[in-house]
Amino acid sequence: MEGQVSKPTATDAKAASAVADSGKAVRGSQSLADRLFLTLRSEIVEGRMAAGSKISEPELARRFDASRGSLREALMRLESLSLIERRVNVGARVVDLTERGLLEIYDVREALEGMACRLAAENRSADDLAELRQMLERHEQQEELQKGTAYFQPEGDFDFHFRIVQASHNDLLIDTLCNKLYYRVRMYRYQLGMASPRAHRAFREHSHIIEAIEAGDGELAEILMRRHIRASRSNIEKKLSKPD
Amino acid sequence: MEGQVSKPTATDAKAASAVADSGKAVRGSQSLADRLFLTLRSEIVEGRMAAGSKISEPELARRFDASRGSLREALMRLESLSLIERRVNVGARVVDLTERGLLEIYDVREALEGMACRLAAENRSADDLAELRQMLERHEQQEELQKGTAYFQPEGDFDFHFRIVQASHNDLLIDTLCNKLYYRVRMYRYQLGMASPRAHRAFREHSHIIEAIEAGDGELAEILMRRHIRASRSNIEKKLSKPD
DNA sequence: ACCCTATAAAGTGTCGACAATCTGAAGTCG
DNA sequence: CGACTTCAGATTGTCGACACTTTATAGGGT
Repeated sequence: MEGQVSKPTATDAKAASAVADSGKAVRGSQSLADRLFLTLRSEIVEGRMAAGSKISEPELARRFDASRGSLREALMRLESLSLIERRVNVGARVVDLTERGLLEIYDVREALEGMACRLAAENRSADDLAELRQMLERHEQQEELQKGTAYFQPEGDFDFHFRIVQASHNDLLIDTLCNKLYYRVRMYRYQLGMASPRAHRAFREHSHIIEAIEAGDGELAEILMRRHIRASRSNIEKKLSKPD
Repeated sequence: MEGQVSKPTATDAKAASAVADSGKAVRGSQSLADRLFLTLRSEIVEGRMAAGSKISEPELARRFDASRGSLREALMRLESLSLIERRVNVGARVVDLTERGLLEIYDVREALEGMACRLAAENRSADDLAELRQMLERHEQQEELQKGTAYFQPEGDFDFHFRIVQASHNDLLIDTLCNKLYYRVRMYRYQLGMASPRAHRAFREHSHIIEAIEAGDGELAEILMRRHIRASRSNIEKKLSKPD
């Protein structure tokens, strides 16, 4: 689970109360700045805050009915995720989406997820294997249902990569990918609409990777994952060169 | 402007003025929170703030003669570097140094710096090659001078890895390693005193890696870098198992 | 007409104070 | 004697106001 409770907000007023409420009534365990952070993160990732647009602290503070202080705390966390950029005495902007930035992410993912795969294979636990196998079967069913339809919205692909990384049991790796990099990946997917059209092929690749992990073959698992990601990268690259 | 010179606290007056001054006189381009961040980062990395110790916001604020707000901003940046940990309504602590944490870093570095090497070899520019070669020669001289003396304090090793990463020209990779991960690496080195004793051998490995990059052989460059880092990891692992 | 200067508006950085929460010690009850 | 409750102290989270910087606009000189 990913604890993303926020639903699409219709109006700004709703957004405000949604942020305010969820702390006092439901759970008092997170701070207001936390909730602002989560809300803004969704808004940026899903493109409701346009990439490259300027961010006005006073305006946002009013909109969410919070003080500028709390808002600033949220903004700084967004900055540490590289979802916004801040310049002293000038202000914050939502990051731009560039072709180069996207390709850079793929290179980093290739390195990190390749390593995650290796570690997952070397340190695999019974629980991990069970979960991975179970997930794969779920995806297979789903794929049979809607043949060719983009491997049921990139969610399936995300699920796969997410769980592999978890299985690495390397907290630094998990944090770097799942809590940081993946949000930018999502941002690109949402806004450039990169619904991986490699549906069937991606599923087969996923399947082979999990087999390698089950076999405890870290080297093979890493190679397969790196190929998988590089194939995805090439696919994107091709798509970007010719506009539709 | 920044009128906090008025009241120098007797104790820790040096630390306070050090932070306050560097903005007014030298360069007014960074905010107070920025300077607090830089100062605290050094204190933590170099161990003047003990690993695992609790951080009191009011106390630190007094010590640096700043408001709690500015201090909190600095703390949050430290948190995003994983140099401190914060829990809501409880406070912040300097992170603990654990054997596991150190080994996890090595796995991530192996993945990322391996990729950096590959990219450096594939996208190498004349400037990069010149700088790398120049650095190597500088290190060679230095090594001749003080034979066996730990490859002139790990700084040389750091220099090497730093420049390789720069040569990758992948901004995400550069940021992840140079602006984030390396500070924790430094923290471990300072405090666990991991002055790489692989002096001579490390230099030869560095040399071979640069040759591969010069030759444009990305695959080899990556393999050599990964071996280099893994060797360092094994060395640490050995050292940790038997205390001295 | 153009460019430079000066002023006004808006925005960011910083601060001190108040409210909500946690920590720890004293006290009470079983 | 130990465990639970209560209360005080201290710490964190949040807020609104002020000081300084940047940006936009209007004015004057060449």
